[in-house]
Amino acid sequence: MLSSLNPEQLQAATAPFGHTLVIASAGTGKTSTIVARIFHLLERGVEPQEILLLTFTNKAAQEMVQRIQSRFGSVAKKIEAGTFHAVSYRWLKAIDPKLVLKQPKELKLLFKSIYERRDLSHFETKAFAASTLFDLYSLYQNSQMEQSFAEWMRGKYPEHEELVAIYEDIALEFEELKNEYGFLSFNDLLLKAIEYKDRLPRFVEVLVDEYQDTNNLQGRFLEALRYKSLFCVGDYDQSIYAFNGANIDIIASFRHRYPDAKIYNLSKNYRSTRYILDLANRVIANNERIYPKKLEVMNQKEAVPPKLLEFLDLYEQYEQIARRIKLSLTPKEEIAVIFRNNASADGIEAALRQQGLSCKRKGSQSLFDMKEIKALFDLLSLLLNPKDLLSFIHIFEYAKGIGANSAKELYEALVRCGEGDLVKGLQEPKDLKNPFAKKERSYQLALFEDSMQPGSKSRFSHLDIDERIKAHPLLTYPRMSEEAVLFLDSLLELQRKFHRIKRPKQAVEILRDSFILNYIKKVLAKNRAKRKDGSIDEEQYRQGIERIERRFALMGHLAGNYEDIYRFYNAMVLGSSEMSQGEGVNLLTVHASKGLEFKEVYVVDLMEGRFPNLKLVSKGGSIEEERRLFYVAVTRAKELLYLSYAKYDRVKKQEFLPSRFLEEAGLLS
DNA sequence: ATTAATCCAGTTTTT
DNA sequence: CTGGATTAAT
Repeated sequence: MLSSLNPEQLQAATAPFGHTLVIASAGTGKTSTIVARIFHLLERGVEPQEILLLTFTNKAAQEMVQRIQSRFGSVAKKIEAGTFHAVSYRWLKAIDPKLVLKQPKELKLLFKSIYERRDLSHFETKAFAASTLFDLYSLYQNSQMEQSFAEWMRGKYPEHEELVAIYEDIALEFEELKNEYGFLSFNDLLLKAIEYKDRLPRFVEVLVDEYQDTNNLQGRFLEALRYKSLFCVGDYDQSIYAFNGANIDIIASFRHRYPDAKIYNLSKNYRSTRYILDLANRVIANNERIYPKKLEVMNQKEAVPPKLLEFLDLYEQYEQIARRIKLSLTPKEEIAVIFRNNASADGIEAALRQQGLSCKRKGSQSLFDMKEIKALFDLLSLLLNPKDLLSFIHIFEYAKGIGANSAKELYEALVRCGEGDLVKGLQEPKDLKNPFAKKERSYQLALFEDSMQPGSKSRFSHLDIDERIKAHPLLTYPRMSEEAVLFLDSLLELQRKFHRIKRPKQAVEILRDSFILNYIKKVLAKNRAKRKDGSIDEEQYRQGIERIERRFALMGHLAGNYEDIYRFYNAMVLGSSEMSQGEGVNLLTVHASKGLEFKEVYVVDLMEGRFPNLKLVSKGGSIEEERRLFYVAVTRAKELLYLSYAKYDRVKKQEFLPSRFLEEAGLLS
């Protein structure tokens, strides 16, 4: 293993304990060096569980562990490896098995509901939209350690001075509400770990891959760990996560922060041909250099210069590239199409399909964005964490006549019946006369008061439901519908069954068979089978039902890989976007392509505005970061590189100029 | 006041 | 294709 390294790599891999930084440009054998380093540690008698490997994707971690395993056997599995978040979550689970992660999208919704209760309209400065403010808050958490949110905002947006106090108040309430509902965000995962730092395991060495993309929160997380030795690997020119708070100073100040630091440089590129590297370097040279960089080309294969592909129309571009890929002799798995914005993916996928080619796409519009899967996990989440108001609302919104508002009132009434406990509120409700809160708006018209007269429980006496539900105080809710009653009954049954459930697979099966999910299944299938005139295409409907059932079955299958139900749920939240599906040609955003390599690469939609994405640049991004993105994209290629752009988008009637990076690459003459 | 239906705009990158 | 805004209906 160690003998296959070049002298530079070997030196780095066998560095003494302490603080080590390896500057590894694209294609210089970074992964091999990390693997060799771990190998070296194991050989020197370090226990695998004393090694922590932090990567940017779980896939990268798995790959490295696999490589060690193939040479060192199954002890490699004992190495603690994964993303910052995945690893942190594993530790927190040992401390509190019941913690529940929530998707950013869900939390954004919660944040928005808090935001909307305030009036931000009468200020001179136009307030940030809820969604923007949420993103800013997340960025703040990722990038700050000392300042309060208000101070940070004030510094960043002085013109919002008059609003800053409100912003902070919203954030504060957001934190309270998360706490009340038992929600954790991705950031909370790291923040909690820092909080519990004394209870985390100790390590001999911590290895950090993609160190240039570390943000301040991750930096703090690293500082909270207890270890003897720190081994970081990174490359300034591949820092592409500034939007997530990645702080280039962390890598730049390494030497300064650790006076004993040893710095190694890997300068021999094995991946790409001379032409590809020359092009990449020509472009990246337009960025200010932190370090001089001279890459030595080791790939002496007979090379083909990168080729510029120009098209008149956007879709012609996709079609022609699909054709080219079809004719290419390169195995399809060794080909990647790389783009700046996800929006490009659909067009390319369609064009490939037209040529009869399959493709592999990561996450994005995946399984986990489907309403039925969301419903499944909302229901699961509600059963695991009865405090989860949001999931309750999402589920009950499917019941006819119930919207977000009624769902919330039902939830609150239910909790009142259970004296603070939702489960009890369903199973042994206190027989409250009126579990629904009085509205302060009662000074309004009598007409309105009338409509809020309680309904009678006997309205639902014909339904075949549990006696407890029949007598439940909630049935007096004026807007209560039959569907909602059946939902309550189904929820009660699920709660009872869930008591005895351990296996995630069994849980998914029980959920799948519940009235609630079957009802939702029908609603969704019906919606999808609707034609323009409102009628339902029976064949479509049948297929819709089938598709949904297949997806439920797939989740059941996935659940079979997990022992513990919380673990299953959280793994799905944590890793849902990392799963890729299909096979064949790889379709990737630049961000997703990081760390990967392909024989043949097409970088598409290289138009001014799209790549570089100027909208982002104007919103606080930087052209330098866009240039680094270009650098990352082209250095994925080993042998063949195609850069393409189109002059016109027929659909949007938009003209394009070629990307400035093509100019900088010397491809436009 | 709330829900359901309908129409219109717009679409960043990730754990 | 989804989220937002607008409007009709209970």
